[in-house]
Amino acid sequence: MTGEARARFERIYTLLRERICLLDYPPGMRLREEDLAEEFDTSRTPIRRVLARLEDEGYLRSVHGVGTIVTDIDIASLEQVYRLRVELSELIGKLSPAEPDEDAKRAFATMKTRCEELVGTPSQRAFAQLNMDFFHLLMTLTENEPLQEFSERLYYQTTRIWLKRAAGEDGTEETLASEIGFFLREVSDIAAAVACGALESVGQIRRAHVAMSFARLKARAGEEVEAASL
Amino acid sequence: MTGEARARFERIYTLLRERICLLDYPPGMRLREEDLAEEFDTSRTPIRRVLARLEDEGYLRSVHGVGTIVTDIDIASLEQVYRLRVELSELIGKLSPAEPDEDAKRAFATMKTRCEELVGTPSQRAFAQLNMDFFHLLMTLTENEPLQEFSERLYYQTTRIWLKRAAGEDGTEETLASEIGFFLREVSDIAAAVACGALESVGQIRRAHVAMSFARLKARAGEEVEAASL
DNA sequence: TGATCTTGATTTGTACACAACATCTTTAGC
DNA sequence: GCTAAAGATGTTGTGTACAAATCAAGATCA
Repeated sequence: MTGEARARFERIYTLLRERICLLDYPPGMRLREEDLAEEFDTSRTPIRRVLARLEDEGYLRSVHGVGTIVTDIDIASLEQVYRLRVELSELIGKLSPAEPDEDAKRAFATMKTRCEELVGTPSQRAFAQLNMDFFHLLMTLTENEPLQEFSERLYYQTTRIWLKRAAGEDGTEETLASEIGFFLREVSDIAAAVACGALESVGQIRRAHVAMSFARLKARAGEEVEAASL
Repeated sequence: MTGEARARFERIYTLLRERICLLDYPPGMRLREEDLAEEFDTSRTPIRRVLARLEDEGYLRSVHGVGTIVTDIDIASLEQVYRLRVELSELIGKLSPAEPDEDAKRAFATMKTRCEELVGTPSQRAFAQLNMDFFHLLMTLTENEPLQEFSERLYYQTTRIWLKRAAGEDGTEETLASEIGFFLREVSDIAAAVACGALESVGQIRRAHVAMSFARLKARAGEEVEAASL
């Protein structure tokens, strides 16, 4: 696969992954190859190439005669993913850190501004988008490509579930506002560390926040279980 | 993909990856979809599904109108892969370590025996196979599936190149014997650590040996450059 | 002779028809 | 009325013909 075909593949792949991770395609949803083929004005063949990759990466599950279903993950396997994500987070500052230039520093400052605005007008979708943009900005701080690739996998796998629960149906507004608050602190701390070029600190701050974010998730899950057993 | 189709996919995928990593398919070699289809008694379609995954994982590169080529990797990108591999190696003992039972301990002892036998009758292929088997045995020491998956990716990507250079055309016998010696020490140390249930130590020993193995690789590469510039 | 174009062979990429499989609906039998 | 078998419908998996692209060899012309 090369040239034009590759470009189209990347385009569709990125878009579908984003839809899955922003929960436009919620867990359990059934996708139809033919519908996607029509949407992207092609045949099933290139679509299947994309779906195959999304299946290999664990976002989808194709079942013969039934359909292609968006996966969910239980809290147990999520914990494994999170543990590894915590460890990899710290490596951003240790493996081939890329000294940020003035543009990069400005980008982090902009992130902080966007985040402050979000506190005033909370929105689940805007939060999800900002969170994702911030992740990609963070990834520019390392030049280690395998680390980037694996971090991306872990990020997308955890985030979609985290979004579902952190800003899901139950404690919606309260929880969302609280999580945006935590996120603002993370962005502020990291922007400050970037501003003075302390990349190792960036990794440690990120690690701490990823770990805390999972701890809050587990705590809320525990509350729900308690509530359900009453 | 499910059931019988899945099983065949896994079979072909595993086999082709092994061929690539044991250098039966050396870097630069061109594979033909139709030949593979014939070998596995099927059509191009299921073969393409396998090749697509191998391409996504970086082992192959399909070029329209040319063929499907086994990739090589330069020492620069290999260094990035190795750095990350060093870090992940240590995590075996830290993330969901699986307390080894008696069978597992015996398996490590057997590895040591196989390794000692190999010292007497050195063979590049037997060494490669043993190295691979040992890796898979190590992976049983953690229950963290994402860690297993990523470690596997990094292992296969580095090992095939390492094999090529560590026991390649130039310093063949001498280098091979030397590397087998180092490997015996690693297996002995790790078997001892496993025997007393010190999984954290297993991770640290493994980390050290992976790092040293790459250091030797770089040193040899440096010598070659020197020799070539004379 | 040398450079450029043309043609043919080879190989991956795409489209589509059909097979295999799963699920829901209908109907036959009692 | 209920159960189970048969059929209809819908979806992914496979096979195959053809399109698009690359490369090499040979022809053509300066």
